[in-house]
Amino acid sequence: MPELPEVEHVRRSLEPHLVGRRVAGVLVRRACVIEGPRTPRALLVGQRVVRLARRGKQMAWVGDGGGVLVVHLGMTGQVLGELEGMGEGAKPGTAAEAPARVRGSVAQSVAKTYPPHTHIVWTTEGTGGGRVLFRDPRRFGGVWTLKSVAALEERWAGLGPDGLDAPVGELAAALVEACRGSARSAKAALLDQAVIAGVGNIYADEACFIAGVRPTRRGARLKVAEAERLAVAVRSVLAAAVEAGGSSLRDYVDADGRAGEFAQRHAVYGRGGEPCVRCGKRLKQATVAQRTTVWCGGCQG
DNA sequence: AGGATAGCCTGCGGGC
DNA sequence: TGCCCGCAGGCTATCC
Repeated sequence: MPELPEVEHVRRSLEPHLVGRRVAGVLVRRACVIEGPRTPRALLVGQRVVRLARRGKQMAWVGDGGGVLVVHLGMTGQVLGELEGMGEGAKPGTAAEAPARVRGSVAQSVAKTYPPHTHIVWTTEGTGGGRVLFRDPRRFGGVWTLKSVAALEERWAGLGPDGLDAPVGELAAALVEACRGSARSAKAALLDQAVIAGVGNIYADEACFIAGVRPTRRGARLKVAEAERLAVAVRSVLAAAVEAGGSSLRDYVDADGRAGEFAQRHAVYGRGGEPCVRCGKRLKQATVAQRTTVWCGGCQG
């Protein structure tokens, strides 16, 4: 499932090939995934992409005509670039399923065939006839069309500091502030995008483990030192996952067909009942903040 | 008011 | 073997 590292991975692989390119056309195959105006113009047709930005799990395409597209991948969303200059192995993907059928050369992209659940297809100007696909089987994700960069800033003002890019001190301060007098658990605060943007279920559990904080811990009882350890842990676990090309479920395969390296390094996520990598005790599993949660009763106090 | 919950949606794996 | 059910979970609307 895409979390911040997967989105950043996609953004980085798309950026050098999409920025500077003009959008030639768009095909909307399922309009309900779009919020806001759905006209070609609103979908950046005729505009040159000048920037690919990211805040938390959201990615934004900024056009030179002032238009902005916000792409959110939700649980199962993918942005697949088939652009000039992108090698066979360079296409971004956040596949939770085998990517074999979504791979294809740029030449193949001329054919109007799409992987299942492809909702939007952008074509780009140029001799290569490149295109970018948005697909999302479960449709928890979507695309928002905004009128201006100001509207994007307004939208992103509702998000907390970015878990990867913001200074660790800012993350810690945001956590302390969000937990002050709050009845909710440390994990619930970590999952709140308005507190820290980009932490999902996987990295919330991993960060709690690294910081030695029990996910069930009431936020109000968190010591400042613990909030600081959580902030450092969030940053380090996200940075490591980005470095490894993102992680996902056990069957995660990136666009090169390689299994995500980071998936093998989850210390707690998906390992309920298995021995703790640090102390060997049986990892506990329960529902915390409405999410499956795994932690070590020995290492996380 | 703030925190908990339901619902959205499809693929897949376990169990019968 | 095949089918069915439950689970996976980010986010919003609604409930308490």
